[in-house]
Amino acid sequence: MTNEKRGDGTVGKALDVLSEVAEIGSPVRFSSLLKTSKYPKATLYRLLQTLLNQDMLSYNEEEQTYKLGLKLVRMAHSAWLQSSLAPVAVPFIDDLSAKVGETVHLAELDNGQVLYVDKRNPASPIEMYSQAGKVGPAYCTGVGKAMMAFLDESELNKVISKQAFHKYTQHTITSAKELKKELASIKKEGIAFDRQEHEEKIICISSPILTSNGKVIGGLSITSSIDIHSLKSLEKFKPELLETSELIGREAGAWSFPEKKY
Amino acid sequence: MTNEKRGDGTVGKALDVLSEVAEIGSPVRFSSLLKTSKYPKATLYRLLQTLLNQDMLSYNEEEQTYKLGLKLVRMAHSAWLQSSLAPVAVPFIDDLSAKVGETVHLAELDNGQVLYVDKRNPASPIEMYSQAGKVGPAYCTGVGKAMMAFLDESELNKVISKQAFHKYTQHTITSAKELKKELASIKKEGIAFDRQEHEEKIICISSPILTSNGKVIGGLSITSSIDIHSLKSLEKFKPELLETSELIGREAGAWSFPEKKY
DNA sequence: TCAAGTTTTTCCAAATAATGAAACATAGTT
DNA sequence: AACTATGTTTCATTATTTGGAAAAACTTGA
Repeated sequence: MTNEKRGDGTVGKALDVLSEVAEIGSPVRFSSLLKTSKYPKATLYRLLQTLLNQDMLSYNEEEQTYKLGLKLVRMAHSAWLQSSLAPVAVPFIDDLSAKVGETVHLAELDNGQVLYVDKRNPASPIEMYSQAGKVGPAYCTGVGKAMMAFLDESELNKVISKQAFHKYTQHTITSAKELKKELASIKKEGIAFDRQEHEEKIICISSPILTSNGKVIGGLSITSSIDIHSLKSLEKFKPELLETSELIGREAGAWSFPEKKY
Repeated sequence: MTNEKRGDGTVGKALDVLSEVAEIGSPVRFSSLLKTSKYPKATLYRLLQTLLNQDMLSYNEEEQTYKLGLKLVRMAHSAWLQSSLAPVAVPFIDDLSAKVGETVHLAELDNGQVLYVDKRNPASPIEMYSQAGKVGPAYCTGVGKAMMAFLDESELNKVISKQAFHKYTQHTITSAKELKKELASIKKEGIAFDRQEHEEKIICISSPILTSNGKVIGGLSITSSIDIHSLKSLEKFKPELLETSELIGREAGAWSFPEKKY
């Protein structure tokens, strides 16, 4: 599971260790890391010290545990601001979520996965496990399918090859063949549905965000629960959803950073 | 301005370059980076390639520009989840913002600065430049002053020495002496106010989040605008603010990760 | 308190990777 | 075609990283 990118020298190794800490998900001790790490004791030790020194990790003296550092949170904020999609989309998804009164997600396709880059909750949020920075599967989420449907052949194949096709619910699509059929129909309709494919009771309507020349740069969705909405009633939001995607796409495509200081 | 941490070998240099890209804030070309970088051409080039290869940076072929990569956004999400404060606080700040109908911020003190780790907007948000991951000054924000007021002497001095005392508005405190006086009164009252010290028209009431043994682990604030609230009317939220801080502090202090797999 | 067990930290000669000046490549201009 | 500004590669030299082993530092239990 751990990053196996060839080479990249010491930097690669350090980031590798960082990923290991991230994957474990909770504070870890040195000895625990050592067990799963491919690096020998002294090497691992030094890499951890370096990362600590750089604030990429933080260390709890009492428990002798390492966890990811706040530097990452700072940097991610910068990364988010540098994105050509997320910052531009803010006012549009504010509007959309206010207008429809449901949760709105903005996502990008990253390494075959859906990466949520923003989320807007209306007054009465439904409980859901998602947040900016969270990744999710592409083959069984609305935004994932919406984005895939508008990729060109070769990109699509790359992305499909990365799908796990794990059966999250009884509605989950579990084969590339089924998925391709679904994608074809999504492309025709212009929107995708999530029919409780990822989480029980959670449904959504979603559309891709395209630049003027048709390149997929993101996905937008309106999410709800079957306790509140049916697919039919969600579909009523289609015009607003498409209009917002259109506006974001146009803005993000046109947008270039103020005063390029090349 | 650039990170000058001694040593840390290649890893330090690579993270240094990453920070440079972050600080510039918009996509940068190689030649532009080279001008400000302390590394020679070939070295800088290789560091960039490594970071690119590791998805810490992304590259725009057309414009030949580098920017921060989505890997950072993913990692920050993991970092956030590993924090002992932010994830624990979620339900409490949900409640608080719903109850008071104003914007709520959750922050930590990081390297003498305020780092916002969560934010909750009520139905009618006021326009404000803040977000999770954003950093702000400590000496002129409510959360900053609330946290500083409860530090012990030696920690406080370290933090104060890092303050810039830039005069953002006519109400900004601009000396350590003034600040210390303010902090003493904050400690007595248990809450801090932001009297438009950082942004014109923006005011807030804030309290520290303490563990059971009195250690500062964060700050919580209710923010509004003078168009809606006076300091007096914000102060009415004091009981709710203090109660929420108390609850978060207790929970975060007690909390340890489920099933430690040391 | 002491000794055995466990975990973390340091050492150092050998192995490896990083360095950077300069040469090369590519695209854009006059 | 020559010139210019950027970006990329080379290669002998130099500096860093490596990892086994040993030393500290903690923990535990009698």
